[in-house]
Amino acid sequence: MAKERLPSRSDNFSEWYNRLVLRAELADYAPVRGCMVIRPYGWALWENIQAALDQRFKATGHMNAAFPLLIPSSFMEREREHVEGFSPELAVVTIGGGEELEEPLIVRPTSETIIGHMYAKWIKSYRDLPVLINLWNSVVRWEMRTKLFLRTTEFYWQEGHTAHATEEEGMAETLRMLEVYADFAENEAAVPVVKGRKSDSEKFAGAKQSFSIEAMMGDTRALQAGTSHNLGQNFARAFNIRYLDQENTQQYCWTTSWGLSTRFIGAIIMVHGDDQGLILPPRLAPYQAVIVPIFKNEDERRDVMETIDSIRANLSEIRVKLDDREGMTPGYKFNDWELRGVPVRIEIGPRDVAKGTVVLARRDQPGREGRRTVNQQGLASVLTELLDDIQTSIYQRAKAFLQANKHEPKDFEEFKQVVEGGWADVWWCGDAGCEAEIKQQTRATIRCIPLDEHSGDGICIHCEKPATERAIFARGY
RNA sequence: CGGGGUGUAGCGCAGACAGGUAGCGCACCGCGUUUGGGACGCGGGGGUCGGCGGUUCGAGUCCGCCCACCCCGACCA
Repeated sequence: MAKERLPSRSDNFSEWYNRLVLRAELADYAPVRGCMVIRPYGWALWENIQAALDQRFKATGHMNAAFPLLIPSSFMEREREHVEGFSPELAVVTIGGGEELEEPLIVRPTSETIIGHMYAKWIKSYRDLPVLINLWNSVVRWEMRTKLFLRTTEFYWQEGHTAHATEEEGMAETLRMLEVYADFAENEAAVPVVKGRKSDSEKFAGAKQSFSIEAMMGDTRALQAGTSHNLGQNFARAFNIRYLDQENTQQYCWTTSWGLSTRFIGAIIMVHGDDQGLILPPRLAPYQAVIVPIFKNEDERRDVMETIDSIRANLSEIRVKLDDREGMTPGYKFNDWELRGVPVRIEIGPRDVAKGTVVLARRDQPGREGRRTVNQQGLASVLTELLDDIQTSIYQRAKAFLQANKHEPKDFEEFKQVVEGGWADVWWCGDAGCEAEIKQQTRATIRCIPLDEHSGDGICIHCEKPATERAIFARGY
């Protein structure tokens, strides 16, 4: 078992991340370049993410469906920007059943095209609208450089695809789902985010407008944690998704798509983790509490286990793991579960059996101040409160970190300093050429143009031309 | 695709310069003692040395070619 310490975050953030993912048994490298295996502990986390999102999707009227992995390659060519954006990273199947295929098939990099094909078939009337479908699946993109969870050749996600009668409805859906993502991120994952619109150069290939939630990782780099696209009528025209309106005239639909992937697990790791390992938000943690029994002999073992049985009977509302592994010391288990980010540790030993107590240790507060002894009586409510408190605390901590590292530089010199170790919230002229120059000079890109920024005007941080919108620039993942 | 690095037991590495039939730590198995912050003793099991070819009586080691993976850049959820 892992005994060496992790590299520290300050020493080598990237290496800390890689080692942690492997050691915490979230994932492992697969035999194919850029691919990974998501192990049971990591998948359990994903399942909780899925549940939290799925419930929100259903509450906003969506239903799940399954679409095929393979798509005729000609579909990709129907939308100009889409084909340009995705062609370089497609995996293509050319042989099936030992025969060369008449038309090559692509392994879906995303499903807009096949969705478009099917929606064109299904939608005839304004009465058919809106269509609100979500897919839980995996997609393949032949990325040049991969990293566990953040960018792998194949990744799991959900992709929502909707069709609407009017532009307003399409826009409303786009923003509604952005809001769902933000709500999920902040309230379930305790990850504070900035909601905003993507610049034209950063938007999804084929979208009219893209929106994202952006999160700040522990090294201050930005991560796009979820996206929602207003596709306008681009795909509707490319795939002929039309309906007859009340006046009996043909209209093109307005469509949207939105996605959140297993990348979000990377965000949780990099936002909350510390040098001891993961710190998982209680609402998503596979195990919210782990019980570590302590005993010296068979008599003590029996008493401790009996006490644990009676305690667990009252904890059915909480996801509790009993670590009854033999042959390892409590100290080993303490470290092991800290590495794996379980929010609360419950220690139960002979002293606790005698006094009717347990020791609780919260993961987000290392050492003595996070540890206290409480009565076995009423443990469930104490634990529930504690988990809520941890959820709030780690959110507040991440929020404070984001605020402390988001700056408003006054000029471009200061801007260059800022984006070395933080985010820059600045006036931007809106010109793609200016944006490209900034990227080239600083490696910082526009993460988003925040939605809730104050209006007004100023001068562009780089070219100093008049500017009417503010943008967040940062180095991204 | 450019730059860097690494492939030897499940993991981390030594052995390579000076060729002679593979070793250390952790993990794993057994027994015993331990157990409130990463326990210890004794005994064990496990390796086509990334692949192919060459040199040689003999290659982990020397030569050639290839492959894979990781890290840093350009592309991206």
